[in-house]
Amino acid sequence: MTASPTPAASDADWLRLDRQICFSLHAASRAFNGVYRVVLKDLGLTYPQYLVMLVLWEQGDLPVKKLGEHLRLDSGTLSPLVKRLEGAGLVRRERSAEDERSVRVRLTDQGAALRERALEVPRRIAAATGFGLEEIGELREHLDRLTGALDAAALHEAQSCG
Amino acid sequence: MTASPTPAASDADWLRLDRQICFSLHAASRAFNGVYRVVLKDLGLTYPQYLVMLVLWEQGDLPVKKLGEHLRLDSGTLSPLVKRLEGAGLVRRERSAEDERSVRVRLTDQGAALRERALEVPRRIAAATGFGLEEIGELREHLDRLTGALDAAALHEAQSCG
DNA sequence: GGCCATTTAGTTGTGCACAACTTAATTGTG
DNA sequence: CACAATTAAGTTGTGCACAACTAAATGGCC
Repeated sequence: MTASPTPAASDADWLRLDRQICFSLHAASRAFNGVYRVVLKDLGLTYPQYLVMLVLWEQGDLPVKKLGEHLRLDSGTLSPLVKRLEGAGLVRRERSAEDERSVRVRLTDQGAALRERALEVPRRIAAATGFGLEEIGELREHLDRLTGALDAAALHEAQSCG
Repeated sequence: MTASPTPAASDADWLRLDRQICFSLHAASRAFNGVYRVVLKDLGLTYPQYLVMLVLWEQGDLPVKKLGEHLRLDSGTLSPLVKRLEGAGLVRRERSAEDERSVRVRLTDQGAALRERALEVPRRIAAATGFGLEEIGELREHLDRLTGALDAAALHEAQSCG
């Protein structure tokens, strides 16, 4: 209302808007992280560790590589993270017999059992935010489009600005 | 389309949905970060450093405390970050004369001059994503509502689950 | 004035993200 | 078979986020 988006915005306007959108996404990500941090403390998991466990609960045991593809994380992030999960007794790492390069991440009984306690997490989050299924779906779609556009942009930047 | 959100979703459905929204926001944040990383490399700034500079360009020099309020970051994050900006010659830190506890972050000439080169950043980002002003504003509003809800939830969690 | 709670920065320790690199296993090719 | 290229995981180094803490300055209160 107060700030009408004129078609011909100045550079300064763009910079201000940039601050806003940058900040919004950054803040949203950290706020999200913060709420999960509280809820996940009971489970002894960090937010990224929870993401890994979600994938394992859904997909069964996977090599680190596949885990990374699901989460778009590389071994530099996953190796120590999975090692911490192993330290907590939630997963075990096993060298694949067929391909000795590959390490399969397998849920322990304890790790599999943790899923039961995790089932309440989404409801606690949803309840906390007051967002419904529709709104969550809508936001997700919005974010996925953004990510898709940004990924394509990243590729383009990498190619054109070598 | 394929996955119709039934009104009475099971715990497992919620967990799956949770994975999706968690992942979407996490991925969007990192994708955003990645595109900025490329664009900001020319300026010698990281993404959080860019956020600090945006605030300083917009607000003028500020004490660390105020900077933290604008960005929702505490001294644990800002102190070393600002020190790195000082190392790069973009800002200077000055103890306030009136209140010796306070440290004022002031742009150097070099830091102020960097704004000129930063003016092209938002356009490069916007062009890369293909998002228009409206869509950016819409997403921003969506994210801000989410952050607001999450912040309120964090407070509530902190109080109720002490 | 003396004392205590508050406020502002900064420090320390843990964990994540990512670039750049190393190591070891595998694959492809002559 | 030998050897180069590729692939998977791990390591190292830098920077950010945040909790918990310390140190110093300030303000309020008796």
